Amino acid sequence: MATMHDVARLAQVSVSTVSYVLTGTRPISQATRDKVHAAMAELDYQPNAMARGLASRRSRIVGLLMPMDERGLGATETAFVTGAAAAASTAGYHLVLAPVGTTDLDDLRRLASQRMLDGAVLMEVQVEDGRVAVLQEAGVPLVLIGRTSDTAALSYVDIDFDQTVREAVDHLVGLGHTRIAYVNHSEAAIAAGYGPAVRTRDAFVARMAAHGLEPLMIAAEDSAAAGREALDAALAQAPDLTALLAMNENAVFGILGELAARGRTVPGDVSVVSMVTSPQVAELAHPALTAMTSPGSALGRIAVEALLRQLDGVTGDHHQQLLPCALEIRGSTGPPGR
Amino acid sequence: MATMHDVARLAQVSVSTVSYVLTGTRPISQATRDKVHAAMAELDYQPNAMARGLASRRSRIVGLLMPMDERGLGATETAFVTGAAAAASTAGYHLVLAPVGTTDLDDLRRLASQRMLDGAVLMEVQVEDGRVAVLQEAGVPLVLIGRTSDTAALSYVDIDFDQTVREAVDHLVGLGHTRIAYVNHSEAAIAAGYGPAVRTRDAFVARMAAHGLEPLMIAAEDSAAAGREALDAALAQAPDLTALLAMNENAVFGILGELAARGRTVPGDVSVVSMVTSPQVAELAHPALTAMTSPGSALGRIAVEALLRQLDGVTGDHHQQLLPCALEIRGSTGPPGR
DNA sequence: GCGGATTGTCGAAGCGTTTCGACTAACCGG
DNA sequence: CCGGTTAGTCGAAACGCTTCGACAATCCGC
Repeated sequence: MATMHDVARLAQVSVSTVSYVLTGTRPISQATRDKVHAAMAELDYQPNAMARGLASRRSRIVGLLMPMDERGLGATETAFVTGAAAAASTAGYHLVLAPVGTTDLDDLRRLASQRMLDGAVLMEVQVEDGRVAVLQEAGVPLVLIGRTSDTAALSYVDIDFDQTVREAVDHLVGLGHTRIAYVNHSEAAIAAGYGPAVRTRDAFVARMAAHGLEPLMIAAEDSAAAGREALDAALAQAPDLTALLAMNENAVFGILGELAARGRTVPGDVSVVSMVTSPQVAELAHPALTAMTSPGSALGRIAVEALLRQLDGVTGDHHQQLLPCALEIRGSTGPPGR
Repeated sequence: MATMHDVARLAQVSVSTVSYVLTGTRPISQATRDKVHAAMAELDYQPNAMARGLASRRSRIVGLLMPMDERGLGATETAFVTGAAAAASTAGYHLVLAPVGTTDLDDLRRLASQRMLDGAVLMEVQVEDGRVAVLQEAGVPLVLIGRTSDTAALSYVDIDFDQTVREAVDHLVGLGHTRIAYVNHSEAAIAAGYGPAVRTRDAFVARMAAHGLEPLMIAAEDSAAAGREALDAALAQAPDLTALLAMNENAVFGILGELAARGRTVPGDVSVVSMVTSPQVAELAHPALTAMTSPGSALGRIAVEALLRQLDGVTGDHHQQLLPCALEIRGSTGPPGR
């Protein structure tokens, strides 16, 4: 491996000059720059990332922090990851995937103090999330995907759940539905303060009230089986139900299966809207699901871009942005039955 | 941030002694070790990852290389990623996600020469994969998830497609099916030499021949719509079809939808086996899919563990391992109809 | 009780960059 | 033509660790 010394020697300049050519920190004459570039090309020179990181105190690595406690990632979360990875890579940064749960705060403290991360993106943020304080204390710039309750001094990108729920409810109400149930994430998720679960609950209650309708919410684990149970529960509480909103990608399929098993057609008897869903997943169902399409990889990309701007930024202010999900009408919604 | 100097001063030993306490490279008396540990605790000392990496020429970072050209990751690939991340994290390594396609070999060369990666795990390996040579030339140890045609000097973990296809075919034949079609990945994937597509094709042809049956393979893009078309094509070529094997997670759902639309029941009229599928996804379908369950996160974990062993290993030899998918019988297969 | 191994510690030399201060030469406005 | 910028370059000092060679002290078999 060639080092900067080798390049400097071959180009007959000093090491610092080579460094300036590379970083552009100081002006260098065109002639010198050409000599240096020629030498670098000849030696097939690549700067050593560790040395650079040590001297400049910038690793050009950002972390993507996500809890791994749960049952793997859904399609939406996977899209965050790929979006973030692509954005980092484009900007010449590296993305390390750090599986650090909301409870392993000591692990996180260790990671943050190693000075390996220039910054971090937090996924699966909870309304009260201890990771935020840990990173701030360690002086690691951060951007959230999601948000905590107090966002005053934070950068975040999140889905606009208010707007998303509003559009979904309005779509159903517009079709003429009045008995609408919402199948949310699990009780555990809600209790833990998982943002999407808490915010959609509140938004649902609010929007139904605005229409003068009674809100019915059912919590369900992330599985098809739980979806079936959720449907049972919903029908028990509201036998005259004609529409369902579901946050829970996996549960939706259980709901559809159970509806079919009970001889209820979709959308003839019951309309279904899937919230925060990727088009691919929506297409898997039969009929294809009317869904609020999540801005998946865009969220990941925007989060990383905001972080990088913050890193080499004069900017004192914070990036705070909400993205709505787009309503895509497919085959699972229609006017209420007969 | 406290440095090793601070620790050494406080503990009244030399810097090198602190280093030896940390790395265990040389014996240190219990008394000294205690002093040093006390000092580290008091100062809240964390070693600087960059400095350590520079001095030791080991970054403790491994790369997970995956092409991003395609339509995001499926559930199976996501499981590789999470398995790998967990394994790396457990071993005190970091995992960087590098979206480097099979065609950006120059990007890869650059990445590999930066000395940031101690080793790499390659995902989505093609039968002829240029990335392997690039990494080998750069002297970066690597482990494949998948394998190339010539595996002589390589470490890899892969799914045992032969065995998986055999079990799936035998399951259907055992139920009494004789007209069986295989819905593979796309023509493009096959042409590009994508391992799973190529190997299952060959295995299917071979196993059908062993049973004295005629193999019928249809290629389909990874989408529900393509699955519908694939079913059309299959029925056109073999109207008396009673069973389908599908490699293509997304296409399976299209196939099920189209079967329902044509009034054919599953498994009454047609049995369906989904290959290399996660249980969660299999449960989404109605009826739940009989599937060959992919060893998802285990593959990622094993790959990383093999890589790390290779890194601090005397071992000259290579880790080569095939994992079969387990047949899990659910509701989508049964004896051929009436 | 002797030679050789082992244990425990230290100082110093890297590792390959960035960055700071200093210096020269050219340039510019008055 | 003089003082003050600016452009262009250099040498050396970090950056925070690992590792090598050296050395003293202790141990062990015989």
